[in-house]
Amino acid sequence: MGYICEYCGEQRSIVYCRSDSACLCLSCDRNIHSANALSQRHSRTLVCERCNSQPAIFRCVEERVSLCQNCDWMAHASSSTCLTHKRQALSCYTGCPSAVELSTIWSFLLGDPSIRDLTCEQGMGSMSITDCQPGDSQHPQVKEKSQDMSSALDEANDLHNLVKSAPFMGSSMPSLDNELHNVELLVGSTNLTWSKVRNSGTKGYDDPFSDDFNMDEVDLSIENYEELFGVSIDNRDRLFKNEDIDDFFGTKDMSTAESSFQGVNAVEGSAVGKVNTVKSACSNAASAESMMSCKTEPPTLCFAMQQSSFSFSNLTGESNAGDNQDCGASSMLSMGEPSWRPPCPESSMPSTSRSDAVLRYKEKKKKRQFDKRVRYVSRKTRAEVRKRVKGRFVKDGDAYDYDPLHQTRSY
DNA sequence: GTAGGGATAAGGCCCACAAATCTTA
DNA sequence: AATAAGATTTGTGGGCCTTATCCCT
Repeated sequence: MGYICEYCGEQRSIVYCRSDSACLCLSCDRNIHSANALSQRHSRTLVCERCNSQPAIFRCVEERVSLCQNCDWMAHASSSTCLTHKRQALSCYTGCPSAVELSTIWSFLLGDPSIRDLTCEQGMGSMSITDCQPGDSQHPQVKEKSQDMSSALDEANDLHNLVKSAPFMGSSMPSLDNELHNVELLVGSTNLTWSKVRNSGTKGYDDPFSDDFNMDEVDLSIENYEELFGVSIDNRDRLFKNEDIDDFFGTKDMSTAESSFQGVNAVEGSAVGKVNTVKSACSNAASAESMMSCKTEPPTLCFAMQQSSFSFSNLTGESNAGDNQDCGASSMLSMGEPSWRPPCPESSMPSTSRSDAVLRYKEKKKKRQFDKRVRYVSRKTRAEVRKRVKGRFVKDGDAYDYDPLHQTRSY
């Protein structure tokens, strides 16, 4: 991948469109995404300045570069000096923002001449920072997006119910709370987090997901964390140390744990200086799910991961499970909207509720399609009509005498 | 409470070949 | 530097196999 816009092939690529999986210059971005209402919904962010092929998630203030998850990890986890670099979570946008609006969400681009040249005269300067401005949720684009996400969020809600029902939740909850004191979350120019929003008691807030999530009832403030879970500070000081992960996975093989937890970068990336202990979190929905379905008390950790994702990350998401940059759990975790419901007064749900939640969760898990993106339709078309024997392609010239009624296992 | 075995689910592999990409002249 | 030719790699879907998990006895 190069630095060049994949559309015009001339200008330097600036933004990454998740829906199109393309790096575009600002001019092409504007042209393409002002074409129609659907394209306007495409969520875009800056392109990683290291690999130039993935959507940037953070901006390193010290180095003045925008980095994707992988590059951020590689750049900052390797040395202790880099570890302290202040990183700023990058917002996504949709619509066709003007130069001023872009510079509003990405203030560091003010000096970029390519931004200054950007104008949007089609009357569609309807930028929406969908992930970090819940107050803007009345924006039609946000509402539309909320519908697209409802399924995934609903699933996340089920997950939450499962987690919530875990009887051990109250006692062994490893917390991020302490670490949160060290967190400096910079969300572009909109220094806003859900916890703050919740905590501020924004009554008039028209939450797009309220139907499913009863957000009005949710108080997700970090400050109320203890109150939420009835966990003492002492207990919560147990941040994820290696032993915790080992205990969790019943293994000392950190590679296993790490592979299952890839992606915490999204969390730690914004949590300055707390990277030492935890390398990663659920990298994708599947990981999260596997953890959830695990019988060895995974919800404890998962819950913490979710909490951290929601609280720290403002990644938006066009959910793209197949996209390794899209922090995976993204489809359910990093939508920007927390899925919590207020904790039950009792420490655990009734068993029926839990089993119901399990059932719903499994059903949705079955239905869910992991965004397998077909890159070449022509190949797909050909593969679909190609002759097969026991699922395998056969040579065009070969006799096609396969009789499915008399198939025998040849393995 | 534990072990064993059947049922079920999930993930990965395999195949051929056109298209895409890379290398060399 | 541009072009052509050849070589190599990639991607596609359905069925089967292996492994893991679930559930019952």
